[in-house]
Amino acid sequence: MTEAVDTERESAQRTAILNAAMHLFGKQGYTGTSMRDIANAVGVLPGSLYAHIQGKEALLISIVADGINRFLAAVEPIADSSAPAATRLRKMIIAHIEVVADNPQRSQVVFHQWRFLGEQSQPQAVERRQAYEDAFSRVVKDGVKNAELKADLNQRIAVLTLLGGLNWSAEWLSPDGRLSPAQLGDLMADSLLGGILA
Amino acid sequence: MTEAVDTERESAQRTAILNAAMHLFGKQGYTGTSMRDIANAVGVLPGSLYAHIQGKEALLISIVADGINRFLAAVEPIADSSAPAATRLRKMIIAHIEVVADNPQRSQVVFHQWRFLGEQSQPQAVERRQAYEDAFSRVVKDGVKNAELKADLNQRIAVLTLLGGLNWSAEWLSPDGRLSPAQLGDLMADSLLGGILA
DNA sequence: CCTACCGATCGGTAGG
DNA sequence: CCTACCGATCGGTAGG
Repeated sequence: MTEAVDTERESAQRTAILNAAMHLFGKQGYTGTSMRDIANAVGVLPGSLYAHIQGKEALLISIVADGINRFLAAVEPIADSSAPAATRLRKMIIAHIEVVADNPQRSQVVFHQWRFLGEQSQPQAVERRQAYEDAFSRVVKDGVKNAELKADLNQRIAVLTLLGGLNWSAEWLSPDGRLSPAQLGDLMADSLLGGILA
Repeated sequence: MTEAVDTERESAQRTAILNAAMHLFGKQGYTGTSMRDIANAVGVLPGSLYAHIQGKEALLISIVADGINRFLAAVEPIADSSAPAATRLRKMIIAHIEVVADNPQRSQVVFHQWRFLGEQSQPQAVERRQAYEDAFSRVVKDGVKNAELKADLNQRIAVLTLLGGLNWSAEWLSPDGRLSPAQLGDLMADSLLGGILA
């Protein structure tokens, strides 16, 4: 029992540290956040953090890896389903916005702080992000092939522009806005899929 | 003559420092860049920087203010011209991409590093960025009013999504790619204005 | 988890 | 523009 409780407490404290780091990295950036900032947020002295974590970079690795996985887990199953490409894209857009809205600060870390990963961990993160982009590319390619999407599309530019529009939502999206994330995603899909011209 | 040359030299060195800071802030972030990094890039010892500049934050203020001005100068005249809204939007998109492509790192500083401005300078930067967004909002509003754009558009979401797609280009755009910035902007305008559905 | 501390690096300055 | 340096803060550790 004592061991179980200890493990539980330790894991809970680790989670608290990861959460504080996620919010601070998202708000102030990785290099703009000190271990003392994180310790203050958790309510512990700086040196005490190292009983629960390996170091500053290990925090970033965990947050980025977990964050990318959330996007992939939400979107890849939709991309690989059998619905029409246009339907899949709309659902992927909504799923993406739901992940961003679930925690915009985590999303900001995924989008911008991966640059500060070390030489070992950065390639894996870049690879996973590329896999995410590829999921959208596959569906766009399908859609062009079966004439759901415009034949003369520059597919690479279209995917990058679409993903940019989605990712930028972490800058302005507030988790407690009037519109639900799903409604927001639906409206963004309207603009991105159908355009804005009458 | 001597004074003129001195002033010239001093101004040239100031420019070199600003350029080095711009690239480093864009690549490593403001908090991830030390004055020693900047001094190394310029080829001078750290203390020598202070003969030309006031301090680290003064560098950021200059770079951000100048950067926002470039976007406004390129886009506002088009927004306030008398062409059809759809034409204006396409031209604004192209102009925006041309400014990003002219120096993606400066754009990254404008987009992401303004958070590290102090309490005096940040509000002005936020205001100027808002003015930039407003230029797009005005044109979209015009377009909806005269039925060039979809009547059922959520205009705020449409503008934020469009600007996100544009701003994100600083992440992937390479100044020496095969497509010219104007061609790139035109393709992005195709996607953003007309959508991707067939 | 705290006390007490390490060497390294930070932005910036005085004096020449 | 350099020499020489300042106090503050950084990520992290030993020992309890």
